[in-house]
Amino acid sequence: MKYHKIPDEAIRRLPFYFRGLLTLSEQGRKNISSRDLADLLGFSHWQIRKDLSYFGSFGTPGRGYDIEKLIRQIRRILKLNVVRKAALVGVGNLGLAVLRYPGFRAYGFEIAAAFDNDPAKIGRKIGDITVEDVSRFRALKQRGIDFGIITVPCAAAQQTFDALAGAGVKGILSFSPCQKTGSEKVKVITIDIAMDLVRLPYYTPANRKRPKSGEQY
Amino acid sequence: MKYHKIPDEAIRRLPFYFRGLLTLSEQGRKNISSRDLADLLGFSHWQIRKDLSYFGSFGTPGRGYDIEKLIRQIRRILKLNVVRKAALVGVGNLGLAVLRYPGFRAYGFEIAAAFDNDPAKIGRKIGDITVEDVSRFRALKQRGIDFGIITVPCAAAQQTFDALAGAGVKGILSFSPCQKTGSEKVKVITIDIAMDLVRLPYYTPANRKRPKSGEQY
DNA sequence: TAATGTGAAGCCTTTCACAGCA
DNA sequence: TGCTGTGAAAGGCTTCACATTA
Repeated sequence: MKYHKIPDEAIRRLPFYFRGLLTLSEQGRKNISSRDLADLLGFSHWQIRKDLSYFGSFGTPGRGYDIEKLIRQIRRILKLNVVRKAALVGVGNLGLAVLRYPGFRAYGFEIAAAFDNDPAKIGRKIGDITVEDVSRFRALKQRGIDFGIITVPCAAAQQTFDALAGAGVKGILSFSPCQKTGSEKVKVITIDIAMDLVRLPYYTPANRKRPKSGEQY
Repeated sequence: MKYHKIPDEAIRRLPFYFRGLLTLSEQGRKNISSRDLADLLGFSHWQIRKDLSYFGSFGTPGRGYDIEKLIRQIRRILKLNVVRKAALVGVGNLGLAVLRYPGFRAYGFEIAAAFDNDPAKIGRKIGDITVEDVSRFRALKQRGIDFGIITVPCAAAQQTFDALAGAGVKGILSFSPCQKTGSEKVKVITIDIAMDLVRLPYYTPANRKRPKSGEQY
């Protein structure tokens, strides 16, 4: 393995491999070839091998990959070998949905705290965790929380971002498209549901019916 | 403008330009240069010009872009000049969050129907729309609904996908990571919240403490 | 034989530099 | 002069082909 700049795209795919391998492991399967894994997940086999090769040689020629071993390796690569804690800010519909989303734990992630600024919500229990006032942000570091999830309305997004960054989190997953300025030190991944939906029509074929003249398109 | 294959990445950026322009328009601004728009949105000015150039020449040298005109052009390119209707399937936490998410409408999108298979949910009103039984899928076409949004649990994802595709939708936004096999005719965009969160730790700097020799990484 | 790991080719996207227009 | 539109260069990612290894 020579030096390579590792493509972000490869990092984006690793969690998919990881999840597939976890499922196989649960089914009691011991090993798998890159081709079989690729077919299972909808990737190409050389893509999987190339992605893994950026980090080392984990397989056995002629036999494929040992599933448990590969799981451990990917967990290490993604730095998920320690339980990672995140704080969620904004316990609205979206926040609730994220809090109740299963499957963070399987990847070694724990949403360990939830914050809101609405007195009506503070103190409410959701599963294991109790909604806290945003003023308690400062203690995040001491509580071992390194990641933030922003699910507040647009207007509060920048403010929340600044507060989280100020509290020293290392990464933020934001569902708010409104925050603009970031910090160099904090990795931010943004998801905007509306933006994703909005580019669907572009990919749809033109109407099959004869387009009337005058019809926009 | 010569022939170019249009990068998917350009399509992914257009909604961002679009939203920025809408905001500027609301503020009463009439025109803007690619550089100013770029600074505002965090892109590079040549990126914006290049992306637009795939579709035509919309600006005026020396003066920049007429905001209203550019909004109309992008709306046309993204095929948003007609109100696009979508049906949401799965009225759980996430489904509710999406239904209540504001800002689809600004982009010319309308979530026009919601479906669930839970009798307890069917008939419930959320905003303007009433939750329907999934057996009513067949009528989607007649109701002018061309897009689907999947917010069902993993186990039901493939089934829901097949049903939507069978009902003739042209595109699907899926929040379920579990569906595997797609259809050639339907464009699918998938979002997996957990996967996005899970790759954050990778980007965090290594612990500040000196790495002991022998420590991986 | 069966499957990995990887250099190199090919393709796609971004960035650059500048001709040309208002 | 200021800014657009775009060919060309540079860069990054994917795909391929195959040497290599168990």
